[in-house]
Amino acid sequence: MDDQPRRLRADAERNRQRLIEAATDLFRERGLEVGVGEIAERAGVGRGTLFRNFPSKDALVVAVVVERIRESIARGRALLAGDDPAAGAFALIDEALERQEGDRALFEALAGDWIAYPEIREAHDEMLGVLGEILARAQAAGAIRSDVSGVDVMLAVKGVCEVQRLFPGLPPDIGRRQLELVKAALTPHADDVPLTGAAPCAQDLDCAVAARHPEAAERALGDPERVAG
Amino acid sequence: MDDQPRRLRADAERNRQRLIEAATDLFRERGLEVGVGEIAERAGVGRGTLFRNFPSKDALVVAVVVERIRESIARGRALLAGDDPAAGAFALIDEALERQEGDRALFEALAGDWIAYPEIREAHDEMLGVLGEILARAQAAGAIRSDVSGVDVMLAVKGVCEVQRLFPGLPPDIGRRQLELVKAALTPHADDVPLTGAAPCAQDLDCAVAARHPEAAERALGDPERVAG
DNA sequence: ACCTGAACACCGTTCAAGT
DNA sequence: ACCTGAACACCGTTCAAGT
Repeated sequence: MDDQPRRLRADAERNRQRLIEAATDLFRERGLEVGVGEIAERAGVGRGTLFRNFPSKDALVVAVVVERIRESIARGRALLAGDDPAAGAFALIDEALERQEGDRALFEALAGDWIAYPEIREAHDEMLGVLGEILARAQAAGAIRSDVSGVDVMLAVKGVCEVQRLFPGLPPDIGRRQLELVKAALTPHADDVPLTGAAPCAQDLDCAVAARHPEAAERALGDPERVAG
Repeated sequence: MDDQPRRLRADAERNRQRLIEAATDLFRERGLEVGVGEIAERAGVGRGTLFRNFPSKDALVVAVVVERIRESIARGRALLAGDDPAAGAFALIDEALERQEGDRALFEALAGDWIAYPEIREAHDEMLGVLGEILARAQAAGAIRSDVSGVDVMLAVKGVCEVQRLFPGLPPDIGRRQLELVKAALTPHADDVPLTGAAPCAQDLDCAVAARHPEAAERALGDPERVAG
């Protein structure tokens, strides 16, 4: 009943930390495909210890990646606190791309089915909230067309990121051009054709994900053997 | 020295055909993750027969998918032959999305590392050529801003497709909105901020792919045991 | 309580034995 | 020449045996 994660024994806590560090480094450099064996080895523990601390490899990935997403959220809040919402919105868009260029793990985990995991989805939603707020202010200032939602913008940026992932060796200019096109699309013009359909909200994303990934996510991330001590 | 693929024995040819049919159906419905065992079973042959006709599972995927890309190319040429290049360009963009919604295999194969395979890259490049031509005419007609290239457009559409892949349960409106934003970005305005950097060309994509996937593609797709009879 | 590494299940792929 | 399915290699995961 108490949600507090039970205190781990000192050596266990240290192993857990080492595993996260090893995984963070390996994932950032070589992507999420590195095997559990190598991670355990780099952390100086046995395979089994990895699975004692994390119920699956995916759980370890999630633990590593959520941390990086939170860094992005913090940066978003900083921009939100600034006094130029229009510039802040565009900066947030630009930085989303940069951030992923330096970390293959973040790159890969923001794609594919990873979003089915509740932890990632929550971090994702939180990021979306910040984006929505900063967007609303930019729209109020007339810097962004009024019929786009935060989800529209996030999806557009996500598209650019995905393209970067597809063509990893592409000259960096091209990603920038893609973002410039996104910004051109967001800029209001007198002759804008209004977008059709309802503006998507965060809930649409959640529903979309939940509908397709029944409960696989829950299964893989259920607590490891945290029996009472 | 003769590039003609040697004539297969009648039963072998039939098995090959059955394998492609089985794989096409299974891949379209359930994606590229279906196992070789199931494909062989559905085709009514042993596992080994699959690998006699295709050097790897990937080779089978490529054979299936290239066929679908060629269908898109044919459609592009039809639009190119039409008399309204501006409408044709936008139609090509719209249809790219629709086409992938009905075929998970096409969906998945146009993403990720699949483009490293020469066969897919070539089909891809051919598609790009058609897009480039139709785009040039639309630009000459003043319907699309003049500083975007065919690759810019293709990448933008690819981004939308990727987002669809990430959120498979998303209401279809949203994909349409994304495309509307792409089209808004392509529409010329007096106050357009010129895109920075050089317009990317098809070669940039090829270089990008080749640089990152050394020769893995060649290895997996080398001819199966086609010794002289 | 926790750690370890041998053992297991599940893929794609190979190959010796058949026709 | 071609087919077959048992066997192999390579992952993630489990668990009996240790401390």
